[in-house]
Amino acid sequence: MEKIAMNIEETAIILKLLSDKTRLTMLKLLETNACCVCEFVDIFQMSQPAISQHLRKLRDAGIVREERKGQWIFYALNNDHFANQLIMLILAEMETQDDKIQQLIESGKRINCDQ
Amino acid sequence: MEKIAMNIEETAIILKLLSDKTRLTMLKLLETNACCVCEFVDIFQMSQPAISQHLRKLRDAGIVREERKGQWIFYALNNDHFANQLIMLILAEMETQDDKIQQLIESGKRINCDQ
DNA sequence: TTTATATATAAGCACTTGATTATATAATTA
DNA sequence: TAATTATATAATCAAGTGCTTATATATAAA
Repeated sequence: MEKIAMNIEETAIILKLLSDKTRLTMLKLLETNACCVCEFVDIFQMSQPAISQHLRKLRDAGIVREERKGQWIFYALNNDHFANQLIMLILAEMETQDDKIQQLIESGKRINCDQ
Repeated sequence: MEKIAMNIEETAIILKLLSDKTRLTMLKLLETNACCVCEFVDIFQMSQPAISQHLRKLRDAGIVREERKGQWIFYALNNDHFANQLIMLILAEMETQDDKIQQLIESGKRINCDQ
């Protein structure tokens, strides 16, 4: 893993995006699972526009990418982002959030887009 | 280095504190040099109350500690903080800011508190 | 003791942020 | 085609943030 020092301004912008509890949890989930918007709405018990607006910030910054699959739009981490190394380091320090995915599955709300 | 997973809320609070450009630069400087308030005022070309308020946030969170030396109060990283590992990882990704210390020295404004 | 220097705190204010409600668009299903 | 489902965007608003000015406190120097 090569060493690429990030400048202060870039780093501050990335950290600001990660410093919201909802977005940080989203990214931790995306570390291991692609998710669509309606899954996030269910997980966070938050309005759909609120979720979309968080995802937009992450997408505008290039931290996540979207992919439409039928009626759903799935979001995933963009591993080509220049700050990917920093982001992965931070996520690695955090406790897993996979229980939320498990709850989705158990309540039958996990979206399976294999069609 | 043992693995202690941080919870989401704690992590978000730490990242929010680091997501301000001034505070992030302060911490990068403190990684290698203890500094007093008036040095920060000179480095950031910002009012003394603004600097004090940034330092207060870091101090209230326990990320830095203060030590009075004569008329000056020096700030240093608190390596005993529960999030120290996360903070050090983030700082390690960032480019050095030691040129700012060098400029202080060259302009004769570096405080030497050995008395 | 008076003056100067270093720092902290309080009040006020402009700007940002994250939510809500309302509405538009795109894909799917009936 | 019409109705439903998933998502995005726009407008609005309350709360939070970071600065400024004014003032208080603590130490040092004259």
